[in-house]
Amino acid sequence: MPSAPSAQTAPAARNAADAAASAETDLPEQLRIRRAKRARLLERGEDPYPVAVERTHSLAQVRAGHPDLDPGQETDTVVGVTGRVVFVRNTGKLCFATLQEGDGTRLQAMLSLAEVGKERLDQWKEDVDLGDHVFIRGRVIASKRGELSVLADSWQLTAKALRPLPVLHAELSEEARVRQRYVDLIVRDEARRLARLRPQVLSSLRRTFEQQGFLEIETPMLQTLHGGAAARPFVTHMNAYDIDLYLRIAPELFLKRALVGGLESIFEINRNFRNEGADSTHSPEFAMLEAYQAYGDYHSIAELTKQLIQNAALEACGSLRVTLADGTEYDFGGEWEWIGMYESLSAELGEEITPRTPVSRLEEIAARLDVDLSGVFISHGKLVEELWEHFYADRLHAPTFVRDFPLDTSPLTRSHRSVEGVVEKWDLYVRGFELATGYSELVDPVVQRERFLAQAKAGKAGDEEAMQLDEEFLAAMEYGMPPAGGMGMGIDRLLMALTGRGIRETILFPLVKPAE
RNA sequence: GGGCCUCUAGCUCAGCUGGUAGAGCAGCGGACUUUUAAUCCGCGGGUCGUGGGUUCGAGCCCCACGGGGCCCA
Repeated sequence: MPSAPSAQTAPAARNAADAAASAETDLPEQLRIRRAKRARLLERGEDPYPVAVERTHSLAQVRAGHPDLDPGQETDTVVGVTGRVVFVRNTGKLCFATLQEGDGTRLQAMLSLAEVGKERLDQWKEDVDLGDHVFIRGRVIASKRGELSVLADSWQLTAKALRPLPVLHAELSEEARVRQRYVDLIVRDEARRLARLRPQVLSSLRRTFEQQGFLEIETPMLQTLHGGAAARPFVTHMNAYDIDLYLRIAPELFLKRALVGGLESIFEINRNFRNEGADSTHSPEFAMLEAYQAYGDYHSIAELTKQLIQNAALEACGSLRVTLADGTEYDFGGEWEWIGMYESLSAELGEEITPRTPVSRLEEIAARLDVDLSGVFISHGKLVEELWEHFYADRLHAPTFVRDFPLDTSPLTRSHRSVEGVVEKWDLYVRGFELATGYSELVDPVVQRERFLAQAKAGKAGDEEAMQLDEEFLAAMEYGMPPAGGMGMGIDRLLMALTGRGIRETILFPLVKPAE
């Protein structure tokens, strides 16, 4: 015989219930009030979250359909519209509300005693708060002041907001913007613009590739070896095979396998992960574009890169001259300059630097210039690049291709066709940061193996960014990879270049440290 | 990693030389049938990032820690 339910609640359960109850009663006043309003709606049989409403028009469609009503003019057009309430102006028997839809389009709703009756008007005033989603059915009219409006004959809550909207007249703090992007998107026009700019840029890139006959392919993000770039990876674990896997730092080695297989013009736009710092130009996960073109080289791929960027500026921003966040203009048009890495460094130093300049000499120069080499693995190539960056990195404002890099830091790149000791690689600098990089790809599997072995040696000597030897990739190359040009470009960087915004503004939900 | 700035009401912020916590918007109650961030009258709302210390007394001074931003590396 089952025992009667105990009058005594178990202490643990009671404590949990108390905690939940007190969490609820400890809520800030405004949150409690909105919960009470929700309960009130339910009590009188009104669903604060109905499954569907008879929406006939977007707010934008109502606006587009009635471009020039005269003040006070009424139409017989009945529409059903929805929106979030962002302003309310209630008078005794006539209420105004400004509704906003996702892209920021606003339209006024009017509720009058004459149309909806005393009960529904009072309920509107009592139960509808800023931030609520509502449905309004009624005729399209213009108010006496000429504001295009929907004059309600009925209304319904479509989603009760339990938290108040921030004020729409002050900027959200930087932190709140990234931690609560959904709120940022509701209250800030620029946030909405950026969120839409990114997909416009992406579709422009894809359009340019499509016009040139490229295929978009996807390659693994979980990899057993990490390669294709100099960076520290994230490690994760796969239970089924009981092996550690790396989140990819670059898709390169798989895209090249695809080239071997005969996919001749290919690109991928997807996420890379690098286990390094996070600041206003770096995010641990970032969207990357890579493209490979069989029978291309670093010249043809530079031309492609320029077209990708110029088309994106034209199609997403409307002009090759884009307006940046600080109000200045930036010009992606015209010819883009080329400078040689060794030549420009030599000019700056007043001393000829070549691929044969010994490491000891480069170290002397670095010491004289007070270039900090802590954390830098010492090699000819790294020193040349460090010294070059010391002079140039943040001063190349107009789009500039920096060409012909040291061999030992570019293990996947073909040696220069006529200059000994350098590789056919360029970096594209825009407004002082590296936007894209391009190569004549190394396709000789024997040379590639030698380069990997040199990397392994550097790795053993302490270079944390050294690439691992990838036998499966080498095996693929041994089947024959056509000569090719390749390029990579950070999508977030491109957005930064087009807008002048920080990386955290170009990413909808950037990684933020937990608050506690 | 180093330096500087910052964290106060739902939001954005002020808070003097250490002396019982303020504004605007938002909220609550009331008035108002053409408002536009509506207006007018009235009223509530706080673990001052967290922990320690100094002091008769700390939002403010000191120390540690945490979050965010900027600059440097």
